Amino acid sequence: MASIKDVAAEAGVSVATVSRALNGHPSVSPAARARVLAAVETLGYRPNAVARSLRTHQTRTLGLVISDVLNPYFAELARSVEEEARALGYSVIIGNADERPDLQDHHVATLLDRRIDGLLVSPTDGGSPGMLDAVRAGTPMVFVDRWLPGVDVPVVRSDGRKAVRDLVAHLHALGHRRLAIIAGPAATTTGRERVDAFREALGAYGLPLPDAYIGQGDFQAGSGRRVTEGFLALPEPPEVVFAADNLMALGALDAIRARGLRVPDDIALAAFDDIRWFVHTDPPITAIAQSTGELGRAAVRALVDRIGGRPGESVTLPARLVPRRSCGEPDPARSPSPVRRSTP
Amino acid sequence: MASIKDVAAEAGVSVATVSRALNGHPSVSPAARARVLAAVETLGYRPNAVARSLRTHQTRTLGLVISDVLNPYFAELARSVEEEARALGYSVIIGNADERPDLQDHHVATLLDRRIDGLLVSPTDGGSPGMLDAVRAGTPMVFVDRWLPGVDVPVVRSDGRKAVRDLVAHLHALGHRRLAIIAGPAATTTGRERVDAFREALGAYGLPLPDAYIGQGDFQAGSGRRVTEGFLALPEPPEVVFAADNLMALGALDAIRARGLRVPDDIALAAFDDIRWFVHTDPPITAIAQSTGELGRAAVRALVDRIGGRPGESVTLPARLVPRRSCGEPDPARSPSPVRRSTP
DNA sequence: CTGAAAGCGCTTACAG
DNA sequence: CTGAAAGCGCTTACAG
Repeated sequence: MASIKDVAAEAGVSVATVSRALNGHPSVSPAARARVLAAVETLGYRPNAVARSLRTHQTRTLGLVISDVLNPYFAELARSVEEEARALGYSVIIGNADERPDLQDHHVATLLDRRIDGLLVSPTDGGSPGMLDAVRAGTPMVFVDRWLPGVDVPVVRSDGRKAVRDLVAHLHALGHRRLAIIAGPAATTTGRERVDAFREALGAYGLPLPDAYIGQGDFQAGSGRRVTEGFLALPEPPEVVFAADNLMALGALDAIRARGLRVPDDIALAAFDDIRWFVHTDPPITAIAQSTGELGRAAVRALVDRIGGRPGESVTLPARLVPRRSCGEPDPARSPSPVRRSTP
Repeated sequence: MASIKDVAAEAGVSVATVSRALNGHPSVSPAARARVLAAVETLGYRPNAVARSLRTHQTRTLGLVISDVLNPYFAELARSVEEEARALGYSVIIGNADERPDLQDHHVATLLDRRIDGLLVSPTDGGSPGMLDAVRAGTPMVFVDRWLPGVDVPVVRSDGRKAVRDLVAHLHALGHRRLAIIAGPAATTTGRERVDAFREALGAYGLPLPDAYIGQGDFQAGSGRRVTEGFLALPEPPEVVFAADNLMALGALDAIRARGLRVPDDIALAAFDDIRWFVHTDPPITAIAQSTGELGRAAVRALVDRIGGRPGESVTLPARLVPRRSCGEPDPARSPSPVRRSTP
């Protein structure tokens, strides 16, 4: 592979001039520039980004540590992050933490070793040691979706509080009174907040959220299944199950189906995070949608600001309720009949 | 950030000894090794991978260029690739080509500039110029899922021929005779092969595949919708639509629903690629499943072989039919009634 | 077993 | 406008 030396020889100039010509430095004569460009062309020269990075102390690479690319929510987040990063001249390396602090640390360490310019993370837990070290070391960082309270890093996330209130209002209007939630890990902010918001919203209607109606999940389908089985085995099962993410909703659907029950007739289901398949599930699933793409883009912008020495803006975007048929409401597209209530 | 020099000073040895100690070189005295390790510990030293890469000419990084991470099939592929790569000591940088040759070239170029050790690609089209250059330049490469005929690169992929025959047998047994396909781009091998396999399987039953029943899609949902609308507007619409990937099946479902029709009563639907949501769609969708995880792992192994100077094994894995209710078969889990035929 | 030195491929003051 | 030279942080023959 041709190096800058080869180009210099071919063009009859020094490597310094080649470097300047290629980097748009003003003080290069048109003649020299032309010769360099011609040499680059004939040799098919591509600058070695590794060497450049070593010299300039920047890699133009961002790290993104998320918990699960198989989760459509994170896949969409990753995609928008990559798009915005590319638009700003950065590449991104994605690390899949799989909700495991040790894996999260592995990725953070690897990314830091590779000297990425900045780190976007959706922390898996209360903050793995390596991640906290990275913050302390002054690595430009921003939290996206999930964050660590008390850590001085900009956070870009959704606030689902209002949407959860809307959801509970919707459920209450449909006559539901016994509402349960499949929560995410308590160590994650999204795990805690969604339960808190749900409890608070229920409180406004004088409804309790008993411990038996709070199932501990891990944002994966398997836990949604197990928790839902537990709910269904209760002497007084809930009328509604609210899954704190889309994968746990999938697991809940599995469990409900395995029991031979039907949604929403036997039990209603709602989910945090909307995905396109929810339109076509049986029945279509009521969900709380985030502006995922905008979240990813805002996070990249904040991170690039930090890298450039600017403050980096924290952003909170509202989520919104998308009511469908899984809680008992009729599908307006199919049957213009009045709202069916599961309680008379 | 501490460098190897700092460690050497702290340990009272030369940088050469630090390097040897850290890289497990045999000829380092236990005493020196201990002092180095202690210094590393107190300084929190982490070797600079950029500098190491420049020196050793290897980055221990693999590039993966796929067309769409939002497609659950590719998300799963990406995940298994990352897992196997990590197990072998590599990181992976993913490039999303979005089915655009220009973006594919952008990613290939960026990856090459970063001097990745090898490239895994699922080519978007007949081979963008940059990709062909990379092959010519001798970059270790393997094709996964899609490949370029006539290019001497190992390919790791599924063979869906048998599964497509099984699908057609299934459809034929259910009484369907007018079968249509939403094809992927003709420039991709998977785009072509699935149509060929389908046509061939139909031929075995003496069934034609008229041009009107071949819709040109691009593996994205929107095209599945448009093609299906076209099918439904035909004087004699097909009885079955077979989508060559899961996203086009989603689009087909949208179009069918928008028309107020029902699956499978009004029209049957099947898809290439199985995803977990297909179990819960209305109705559950008959699909052809690939061994995606095994594909990703085999691809990484082949690539690492190439990087190591070994040949790199091409692998072809069989796909399999997963019959569900979307083509008219009753759901055995729900109703043990006899097969309902759409044609008497 | 150890260290001094060269060199990987760039960029960038510095001097002219 | 241009080139010689230093240096980024490592690894690795080479000599001892």
